Amino acid sequence: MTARLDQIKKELHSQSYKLTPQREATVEVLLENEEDHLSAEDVYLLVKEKAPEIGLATVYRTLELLNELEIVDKINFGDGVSRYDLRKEGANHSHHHLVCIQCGSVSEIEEDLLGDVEKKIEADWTFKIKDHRLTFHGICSECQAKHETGSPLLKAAR
Amino acid sequence: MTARLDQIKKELHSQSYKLTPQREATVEVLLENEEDHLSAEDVYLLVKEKAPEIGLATVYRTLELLNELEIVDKINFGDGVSRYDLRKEGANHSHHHLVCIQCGSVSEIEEDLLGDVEKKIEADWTFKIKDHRLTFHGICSECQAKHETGSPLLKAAR
DNA sequence: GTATATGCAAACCTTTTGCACAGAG
DNA sequence: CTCTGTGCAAAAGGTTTGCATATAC
Repeated sequence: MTARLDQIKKELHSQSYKLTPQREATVEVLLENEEDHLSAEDVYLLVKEKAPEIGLATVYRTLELLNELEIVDKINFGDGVSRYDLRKEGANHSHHHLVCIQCGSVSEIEEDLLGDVEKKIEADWTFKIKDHRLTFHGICSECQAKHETGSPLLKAAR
Repeated sequence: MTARLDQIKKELHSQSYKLTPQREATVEVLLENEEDHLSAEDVYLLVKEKAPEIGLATVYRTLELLNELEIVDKINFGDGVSRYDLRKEGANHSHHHLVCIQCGSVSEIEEDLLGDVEKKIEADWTFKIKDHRLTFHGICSECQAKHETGSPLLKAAR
């Protein structure tokens, strides 16, 4: 994890961005919560524990910057908040998600399932693919087991 | 198109929703702009031409209703607005999109490309898929031809 | 006639921005 | 020392909600 942190620091440096404590704390929070899908507010609250003086605006600016550098992906599960998802080391595209419409849990799929599909699209449409977003909505195995029938709730975090 | 309109009216009726002129005008607008990806505001302006007294809140409520009935899909291309996409007659899932990061154009892919992928996921994850969202971001054929280098702009409409 | 739907305006939330000050390089 | 980055508060969207009125059935 420290290796990844150093790598990100270098990336910032190499693009002439300053390495402020706020940026460092934000990246740390993202690394410590890699499995989650934090909103800006979520990140803000977590960063505040390390750097209490930080402002929400700075968090937004930092996340925006990391998104431009393709260190995080800004994703949206349709609940009105943007969420920020750290890219896997060396990955050149966003990974996929399974969103449970009963309990709101989100699982990540690392495996790239779209290789063939992308080839077909680039050929059929003369479209040069740079990235993709793939999300499946359905019932997770836990909820299937529980036979839950509660109203669909989309909390999406975690 | 009238056939589709009637079908939607029946669907509303069968669920005991009232058939108001506002709802009818909203559905008409969606049908007349099937190729586009209208925001609530877009729909509002177009519906106003048919029913000038309509309020924006009613448009939101109607789109929300149509989304629940799975007549439209609420989609989000990451530009901060929700867009509403009419489902194809009989389709049981959202179709796919190609978003150009240069000119902002959005093309639709009718073909279902995810059949095999979904089978694999349902098997590997015991996840019961109800719907999906798939969007590719890249350079459309026109922009490739134009060799455009302008700054990326994401208008997403149309 | 009655319960649902509408219009308007205010409220809400997330995200962005302006500006004076602070601090990394 | 300079220019980028930060914090704060205000502004700016987009979307939702409360309430009195209108209307589909």
